[in-house]
Amino acid sequence: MGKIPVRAGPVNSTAELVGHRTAFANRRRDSDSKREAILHTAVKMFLDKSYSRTPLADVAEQLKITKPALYHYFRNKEEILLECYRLGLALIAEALDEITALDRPGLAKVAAFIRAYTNLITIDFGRFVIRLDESELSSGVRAQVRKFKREIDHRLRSLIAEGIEDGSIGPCDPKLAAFAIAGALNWIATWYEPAGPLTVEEIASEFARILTQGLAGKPAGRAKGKSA
Amino acid sequence: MGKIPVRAGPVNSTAELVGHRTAFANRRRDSDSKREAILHTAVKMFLDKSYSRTPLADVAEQLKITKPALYHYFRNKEEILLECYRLGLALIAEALDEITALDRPGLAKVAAFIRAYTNLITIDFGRFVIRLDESELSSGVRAQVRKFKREIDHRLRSLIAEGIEDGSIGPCDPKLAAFAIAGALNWIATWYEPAGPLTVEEIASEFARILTQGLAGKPAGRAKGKSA
Amino acid sequence: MGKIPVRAGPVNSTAELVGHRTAFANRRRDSDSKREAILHTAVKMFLDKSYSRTPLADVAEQLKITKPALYHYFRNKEEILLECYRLGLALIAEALDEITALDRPGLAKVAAFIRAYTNLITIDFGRFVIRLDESELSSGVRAQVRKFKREIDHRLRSLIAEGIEDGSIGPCDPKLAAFAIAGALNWIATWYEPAGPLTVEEIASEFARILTQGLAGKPAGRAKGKSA
Amino acid sequence: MGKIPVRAGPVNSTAELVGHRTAFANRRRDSDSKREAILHTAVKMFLDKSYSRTPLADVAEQLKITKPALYHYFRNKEEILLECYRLGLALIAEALDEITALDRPGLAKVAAFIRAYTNLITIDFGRFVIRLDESELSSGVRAQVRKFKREIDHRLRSLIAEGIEDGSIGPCDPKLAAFAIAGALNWIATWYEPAGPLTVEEIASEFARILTQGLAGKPAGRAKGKSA
DNA sequence: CATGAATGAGAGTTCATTCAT
DNA sequence: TATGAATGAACTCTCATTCAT
Repeated sequence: MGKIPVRAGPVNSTAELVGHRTAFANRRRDSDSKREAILHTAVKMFLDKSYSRTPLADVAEQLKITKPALYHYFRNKEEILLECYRLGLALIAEALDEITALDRPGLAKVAAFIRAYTNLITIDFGRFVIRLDESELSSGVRAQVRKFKREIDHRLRSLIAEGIEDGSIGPCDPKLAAFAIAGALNWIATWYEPAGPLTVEEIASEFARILTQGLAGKPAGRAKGKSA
Repeated sequence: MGKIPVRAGPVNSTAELVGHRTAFANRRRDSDSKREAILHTAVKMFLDKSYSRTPLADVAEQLKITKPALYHYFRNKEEILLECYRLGLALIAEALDEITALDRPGLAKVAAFIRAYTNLITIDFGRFVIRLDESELSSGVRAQVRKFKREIDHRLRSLIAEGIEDGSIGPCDPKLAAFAIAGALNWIATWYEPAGPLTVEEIASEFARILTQGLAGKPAGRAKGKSA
Repeated sequence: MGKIPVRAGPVNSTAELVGHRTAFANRRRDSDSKREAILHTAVKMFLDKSYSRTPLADVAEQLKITKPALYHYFRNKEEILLECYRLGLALIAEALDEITALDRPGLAKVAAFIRAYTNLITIDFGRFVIRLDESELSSGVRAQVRKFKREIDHRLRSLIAEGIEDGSIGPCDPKLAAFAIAGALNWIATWYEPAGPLTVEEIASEFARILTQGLAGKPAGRAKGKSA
Repeated sequence: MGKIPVRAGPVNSTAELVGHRTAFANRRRDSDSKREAILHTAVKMFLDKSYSRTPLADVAEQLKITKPALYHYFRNKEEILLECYRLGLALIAEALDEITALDRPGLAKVAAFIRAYTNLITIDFGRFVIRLDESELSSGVRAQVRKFKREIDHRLRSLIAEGIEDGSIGPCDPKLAAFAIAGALNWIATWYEPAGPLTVEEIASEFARILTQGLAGKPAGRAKGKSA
């Protein structure tokens, strides 16, 4: 218990995470696909009923396998959790990689990030990463998860810092700005409903606008207000 | 289980919630304070280890009472949860009430809300409301909690709509804007650490700025930049 | 626990039981009536939900008193049970006393008993005596209850033996005959519904006929007897 | 809770019950016999200490398994109860089937039923069916049990009605007659002791005689009595 | 007398996990 | 490789009973 040596040792960065995924692909296809099927089912159920309230028996039943069979693919319930987490994180990391590589001003990168990130919340694994509350984890895993999250966060901060440097973003605390953006985006995972009236695209656009330009009315209006 | 008739019938609005609190005060002090002590202890533990992972035995132990004694004050574990939730919600509702009453343009009200709300996350009950994930709840309570949350959300939307009308806020979808703001703020509950370098005030100020004015560096608008 | 010294020492016969009742009447009216109110409420609930499944809290609530108040009138939950039992038994004993005193042939007495007994099952206490299964009792009380029941049984047997002696009842094993009659009657408590189509009188008459004359159609015998 | 879908859907008639039993036999022997062992142990304990007062821990202990192991075979404590009930009921239904098929006058069939039924009370499951008081059941199961009982009852009534039609039974209310017989028989479960002086055969014979011919002395005797 | 509060001793049930086959 | 069975450890909740006030 407690310490869960996550497949081949601790993962220390999102880069490793992605690397992990390719190594993963070399496994026997059969076993591999079953593993993934388990994760897909599990993550859906975790999102619906929370990790703690989802018994492995239910996961097994839904997959039409037996409970101990799960233990062939995963050491623990927590390993399933962590693997879901990791898959979701890889998605986010990938998106960030692409954006970082763009040759555009910081603000545009941030806007691109907002769009990409918003898209991720439609995907179960992405949502899961965002919704998982640390308090649900045993202290062993908690540290790992926190590290993962911090990693993502720092990369967003870098984007913002870049923008401040190139002047596309006004002077601000990159840390707090990153938190604000991440928060607004993460919260989407809480209220978004696929069947709802808003498309992911619409949400992404509006959020990019609000977060980069703010709520405040047009300069004119503001100017007037100020002079008044 | 499922329906938990929460002290004196179901509460249908945040207004009622606040009213409830005063009725509360008329109770015998002794019993009252013990009830509150339970809630204070419980909410702390729920924040730390999550509701599901906090056995009532631990709560009782911390309070130095026996487990069944808890059942004198609450019907269920879930009623404890809901009561914590309600207390937290009352705080938020109160803040909103005050702000709504202000005689200021919508944007200023929103900024005030951001400040007030940010302050709430230092308080356990406030944090708890924000952090509680619906998936942890049984479907019976889930509906109630969702209603509470929606209530708060709609009031923030009204503030924004007000701002749009009076021109202090530029044209935008009040629903999405409210989500963006709520998200950014709620997320604070996730990363804020009392012992950390940032004071609540600092966070509040910077968030108010970012969310109302956006990230974009508008050198002109903000001064000469634009005309240049 | 276990041994329940039933008010003023063990009761050894139905005679004592009845005697007990009058002594009882000398008590302070107030206390007395409350005691009885408790028993009336309790017996109803025991009939409805069984003794084991009826918490004293429910009894208290229905009476609008507090739980510990019950302990002013009764030592135990089991004492309440036993007192209900005793009251019911007194009714039966009384009926038997009256019948025994009649100056009629045994068969007629048995028929009278059947009528009287049938009437008792409309009364909660009577029903309770009949329905109470020994297995619900702790071994301490079980012995007492068994003794009570045996007492009643033996008196019915005496009635039958009388009948055999005076020729009104054909030769049979009085013990088994008593069991058959008692069984048929007791079972009424199981299926009788006050709101049902059959009146207690109808049931009593038909039972008296069936049990004394049997089912067999004896056209000849009966016809002759009647015409004679 | 409440509704307990008992193995392969709800059973609606005693006929189905018997069918159920054969399907039952096709199961893997091992699991099957263990299931039965549990029921055998449980029913004995329920008879001895009543259902409510028999903790599953005691049942498990007697079987030398652990408490949760019981949950492999049964969903609930109540499912164990119901299964015991069902097994007992199947016995009764079987007996009734055989008797119904006989080519004899109604009175003879009733006598045969009395004999068969009396024999059933030596068997734990049979006794249990008879002794179980509805008040011990949760309302969910209560309805099912009541239906089962009614079924049996109606079949006995049919036998009596048959007898009335063919003249072997005198005119009477079949419903009440059935209740009288059932009651007398059921009561046996209450007082019968295997170690006692009476054999089941003796009881059966005497009951058949009393219930079909009544207590009343020979016609001659009666004639005399009346003329006197 | 009566009550609010507290408690000890379970009871039923759940569930992650292991093991023989 | 996969499964049925079993288990230990909890956990929530109940309830008869007592005690200070």
